[in-house]
Amino acid sequence: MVKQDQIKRSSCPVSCALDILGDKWTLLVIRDIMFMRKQYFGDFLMSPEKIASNILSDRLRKLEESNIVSRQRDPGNARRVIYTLTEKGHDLSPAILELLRWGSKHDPASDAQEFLSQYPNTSSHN
Amino acid sequence: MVKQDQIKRSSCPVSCALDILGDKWTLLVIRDIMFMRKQYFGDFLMSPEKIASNILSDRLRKLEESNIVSRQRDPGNARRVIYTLTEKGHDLSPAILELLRWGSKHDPASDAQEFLSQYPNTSSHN
DNA sequence: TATTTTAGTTGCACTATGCAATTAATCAAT
DNA sequence: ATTGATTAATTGCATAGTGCAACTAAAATA
Repeated sequence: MVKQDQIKRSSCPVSCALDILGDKWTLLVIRDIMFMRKQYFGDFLMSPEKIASNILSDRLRKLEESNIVSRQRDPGNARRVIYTLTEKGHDLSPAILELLRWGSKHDPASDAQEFLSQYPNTSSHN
Repeated sequence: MVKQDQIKRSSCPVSCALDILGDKWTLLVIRDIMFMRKQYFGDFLMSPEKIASNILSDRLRKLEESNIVSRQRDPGNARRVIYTLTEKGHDLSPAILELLRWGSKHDPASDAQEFLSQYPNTSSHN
């Protein structure tokens, strides 16, 4: 298990947000649930960034602890765990959309068109 | 020197943004320049989160390489280096403000009032 | 010339990440 | 009931990143 750092560096809300979200993977997991409609462990593993399963397991656990993601067994298949966003998690959509806008605008190697075309549906998330 | 990871994990604009911004310190440095009007190495060291000088040095170098921050010698004092935001850097203000809003709303230990009261002036940054 | 300021760098211990292999529980087919 | 596949992880280990304290080098100041 990856050690938890649950210390708050300061009272700044930006710093508090980054204490939870500030790494290369956490917001991608949230993106997958939010825009790609992914909800199973195996779905996240298949994303193009290729997260390692131990890192994914750690991030899902931390996100659950932070009340951003909620976890429940699939009623129809007890092997599966369904990960969904809480209201706190859904409320990250403006921030993620701003990162998407910024990345599209300033990173010539990013391909928003290609990526957005994979989005199943975003209408109920804004 | 901290090794560079200049590999792009995918063409997703969110992933591209996080390749540059996805850690606990980078966006705080940008916050300091953007809202706290900090521009000297020593100023960043004094922020309440207490960044280590080697990490700060590394992040400023990467931000310069990414064309988010620009670096120039102070004409009136050759010991000082002035760090400022490029247009690409300034364009992160909506994303940072969204993180601020989210942190304020959902993290009871964050204190936006206290923090915002330290902001010298934000009017020319939006 | 000596001291202080400023922006770093260095060395080292600690922590996080990436990868491959493995595990445990459940399901589906025989 | 037994076997094999699926799913969600965990484990071990090598590599990479971070945090801390001490140190350095250039420029300004007394």
